[in-house]
Amino acid sequence: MNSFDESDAFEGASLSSRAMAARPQPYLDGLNPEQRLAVETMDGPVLMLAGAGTGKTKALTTRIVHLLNTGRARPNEVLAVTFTNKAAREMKTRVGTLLGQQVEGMPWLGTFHAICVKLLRRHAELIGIPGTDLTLNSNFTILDTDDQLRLLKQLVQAAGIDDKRWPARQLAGVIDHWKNRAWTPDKVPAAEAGAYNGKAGALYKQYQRRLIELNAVDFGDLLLHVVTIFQTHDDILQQYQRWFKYILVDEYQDTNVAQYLWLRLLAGGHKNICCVGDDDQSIYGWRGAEVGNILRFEKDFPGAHVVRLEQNYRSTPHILAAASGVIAGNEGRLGKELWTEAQEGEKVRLIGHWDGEEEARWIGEEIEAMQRGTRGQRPHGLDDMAILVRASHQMRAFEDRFLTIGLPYRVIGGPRFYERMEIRDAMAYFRCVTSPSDDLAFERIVNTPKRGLGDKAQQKMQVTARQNGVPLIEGARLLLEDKGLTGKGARELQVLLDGLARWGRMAGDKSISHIELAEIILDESGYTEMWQNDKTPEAPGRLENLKELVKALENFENLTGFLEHVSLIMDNESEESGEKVSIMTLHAAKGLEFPAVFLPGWEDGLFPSQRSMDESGLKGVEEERRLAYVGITRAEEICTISFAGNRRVFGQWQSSLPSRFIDELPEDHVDVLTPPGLYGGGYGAAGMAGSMGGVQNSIDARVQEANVYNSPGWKRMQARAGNRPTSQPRESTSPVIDMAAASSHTVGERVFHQKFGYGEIVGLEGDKLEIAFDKAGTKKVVARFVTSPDDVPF
DNA sequence: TACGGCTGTATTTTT
DNA sequence: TACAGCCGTA
Repeated sequence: MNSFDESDAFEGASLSSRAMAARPQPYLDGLNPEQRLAVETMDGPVLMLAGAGTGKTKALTTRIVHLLNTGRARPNEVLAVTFTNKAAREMKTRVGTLLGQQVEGMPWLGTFHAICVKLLRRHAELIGIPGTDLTLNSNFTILDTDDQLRLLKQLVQAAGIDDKRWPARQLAGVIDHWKNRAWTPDKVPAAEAGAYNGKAGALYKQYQRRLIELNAVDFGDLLLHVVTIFQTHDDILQQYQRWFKYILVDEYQDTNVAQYLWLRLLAGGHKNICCVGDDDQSIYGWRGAEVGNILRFEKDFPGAHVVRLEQNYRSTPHILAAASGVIAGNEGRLGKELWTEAQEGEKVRLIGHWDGEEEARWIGEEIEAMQRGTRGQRPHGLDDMAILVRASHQMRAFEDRFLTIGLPYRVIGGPRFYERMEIRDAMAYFRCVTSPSDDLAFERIVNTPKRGLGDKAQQKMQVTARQNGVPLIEGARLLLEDKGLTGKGARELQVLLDGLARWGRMAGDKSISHIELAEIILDESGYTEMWQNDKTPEAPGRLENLKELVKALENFENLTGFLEHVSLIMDNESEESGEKVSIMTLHAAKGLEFPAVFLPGWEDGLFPSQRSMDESGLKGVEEERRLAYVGITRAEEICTISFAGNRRVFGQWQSSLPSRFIDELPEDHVDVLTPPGLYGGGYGAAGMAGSMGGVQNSIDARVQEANVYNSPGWKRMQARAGNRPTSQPRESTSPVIDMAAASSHTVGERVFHQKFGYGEIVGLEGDKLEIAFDKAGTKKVVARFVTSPDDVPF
């Protein structure tokens, strides 16, 4: 498997280049000049800066078609990567449509992860543990987050660490982070290895070793391992460099370091790489995405052609102007100005409410009015409307309200089908059958349903397995043989092991379809029965999901194929019927569009989120601002922004100020609405100031600022627009943004310490600081070991 | 082993 | 407030 044989290594060359060369190019006709340029500039590096709604997918798919049609590459020589399966699917379909034929051979169009699995299966044995002969095997399993966490927990406990104080979750986060940066255990900088109780570095190493012993990889490994192979085996890298004649990357602003390295390595030869993205829509910094990748593109690839797609086909001019106004507050942008030929339409609507409930009530009424078309607009169906929130807990107010008024809604996001407990359990059974050495799967199901095999019994199996150097299932069998387990548990375990063995034989029996087999497994194991006997309200739904799971098997040849697919695809394709308003987070809304969009909860602390600002300072605010930009640009015709003066947070009433982003909305494109029930004038009018006391006056002042556009804050903003971010520090915002100016620290300042994490300064003593750390308690540390949260290198 | 009450904590999420 | 994860008890 180590040697590289082109004849069988690459599947699917279904279109010969010669046959394609003379074809006409009608697909170019529908493109605007910029899109056309992006399609026709085929050689060398190209950066396609595609603003929201500018037809980026069209340009990208047409480019692929053009490459094929002009004979530059065969379908299997084009590497096209996306982040989500949805995007990959869409590209595949659209390429097929444009080409007017089914493209059998685009085996290298897929997500980063899917493509890496393919690559890694070919070269798995090159990944090993130094100093041992342990290596990965090409039939490795891909662990889901649950398995990963279970494994880490074992390691943490084995290391004698108190996993209450130091949750395995946190360690998982650290490791994930390192993998995103393409750091193998030996590459983790010493300064970072001390995270998590000082043991993260050592635990990471153990974890990687354990994974290989289990012949398993986690999601991060898929990229990390392939990058490692490319870095250490130049011959292999070169072969792929030659094979992939053209590389295309979607959502480039979302790439992390590992993905970036992966791309650079693969494009290193011919540099025919086309990256598509929008720096203004980079909203995944918190999970490792580096906006810097797209900002640096021209440096990374000297001589790159940069094409800007700026003609927007989605929104009205007012909406675009509002979005531009907000995003102008960010520094270091590549710069784009969206324009449109669309009718002027309505201004962005801004409205403030007394509290979150009123906001939900008002939006509910608005939606009903829009449905009827009584608001002067054309009537809109519920499918045309969406509510986009910053954090999922905000959804509750809307769900409550919509339930009481009987307005149909759907929540997008949330737990995915394949992440549900019953689905994971069922799949763990399948895994045990198809690969009897899958310890983690066995651990998951050994006592599900309850078989009287608790911690104690499981411990014994683990020990037996370790002592004999065999997988857990085998260990369990040995334990029974040696009579190390007795009574009910022993009998039940025997039944389970016999079952697994029997099902394993059936899997090899051609007369039984894998669908029947799946049903047999779920029945005979008692798993279905477990839910049938369960009287909680969720049980029927879970049984329903299990049925759906079995149905999904129809699309696959066998269980193994299905499991491989599922480990990479976590889609939620439940197509509910009927017109419904969509409720989702801003993150989930990226890439979508709706005629009418509601953006509630624009309050400082909620949006921009306090946590984001605390942890990432100015960078955090900028990412939040991009989120605002994404939100506004989802709207085609009507965009309604709102905020509430009071909100229940964790059961307590809190009052807050309108979001700083509201200050940044350009006056000319905003229409400030008066909430019903608050007669006596709009914002800033005496009536309202009178009706709201105390804290409300300050809200009022801010509202007036947003409304009248002549306040000092507003003028300051105008002066700085396009220059510096407008956000002025507020008392409520604790991070000290500029460390240069803060050579001496102050009490109350948020800081970051390499070892102890984030904390707040509670005392000063010469060059020492007393800091109350979020996680590590109060400690005295030397001042030079702490940095401002936004200086933290990750 | 299994359940109920207690405590601590509380973005954003794909693969 | 709400929920998950832990501990103590039956």
